[in-house]
Amino acid sequence: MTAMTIGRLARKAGVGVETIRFYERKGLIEQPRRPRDGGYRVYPEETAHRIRFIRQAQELGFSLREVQDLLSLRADPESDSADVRERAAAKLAEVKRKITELKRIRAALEDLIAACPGRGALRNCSIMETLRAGEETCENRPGGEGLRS
Amino acid sequence: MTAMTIGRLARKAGVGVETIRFYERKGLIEQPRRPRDGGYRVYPEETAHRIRFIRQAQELGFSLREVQDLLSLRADPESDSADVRERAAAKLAEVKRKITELKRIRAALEDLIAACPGRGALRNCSIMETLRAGEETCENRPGGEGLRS
DNA sequence: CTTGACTCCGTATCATGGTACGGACCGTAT
DNA sequence: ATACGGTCCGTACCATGATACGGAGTCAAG
Repeated sequence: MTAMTIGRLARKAGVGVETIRFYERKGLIEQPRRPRDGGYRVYPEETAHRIRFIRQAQELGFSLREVQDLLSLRADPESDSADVRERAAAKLAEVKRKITELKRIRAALEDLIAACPGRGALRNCSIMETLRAGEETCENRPGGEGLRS
Repeated sequence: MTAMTIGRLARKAGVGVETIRFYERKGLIEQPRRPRDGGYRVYPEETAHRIRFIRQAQELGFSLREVQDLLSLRADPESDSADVRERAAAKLAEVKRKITELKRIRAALEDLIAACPGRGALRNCSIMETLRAGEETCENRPGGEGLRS
């Protein structure tokens, strides 16, 4: 049988085996019981989705603790409905804020791309200037780039 | 005079003094020359905006290296226009992807909130289930929550 | 002209989120 | 039945992004 062992799960979810164990230690995913006879653990298919969600949420700037908060949001008779609602609303506000900020950056990048190719007069020169919107031409200030250390 | 010293800058930008020095070491912000007579450094007002942008971009899931990439995007005669354009386009795609993913999460939270108050039959129970969209009712599986360690 | 807060600079320490390793055990294809 | 790869578990180590500390120098209010 091709049981869903940790290695297969890792490949399916696109992470390393050690990462899965790490998430288990942190309580982000549940560690399946080990068979009484002491064999290998078997994971439900669903876990792969859960892991992918964790990675995605991280890329969107949520810490593991915050991802945990998101994952713990569940509306069922066992939970305090009002509390879940409140926490969901708080996360929703946060998500909306992030969308707004990303849209500003998106607009700035679009402006920059538009300003870019025309090897003529350039109006908005850097991301910062484009974000501080609607200013005039900028002087060429060459700057040292390159991340140290 | 109330010159913009590092401490004032820190307060204005909402970070610690040490954080500013750290960003300087990493090359994310330029360290002003120290006066020839050996006094305190004075920062341009603009730096506060720059620091705020760095923090914002980080909250949106960009690493400091990626923030550096964003900040180095500038359209001017000194840069290779085609290269800047290309890098901006790549970042733009990334930003668009993030917006799309955040919108999915936003929709899931909205559904969850909608499903929540009606202490009656609940359809979508967790974020994960809401995201795996349009499924049927879920059984109540109580789960241990709480981030370990 | 002193005192107290701030700056400077180098180095040390910390939290988060992994990644690696080693020795024992398991499972299966040959 | 045995070899070889995967699992298990504990512990060690790593990179990133800060944050703290200590001693010397600076500034400015009283």
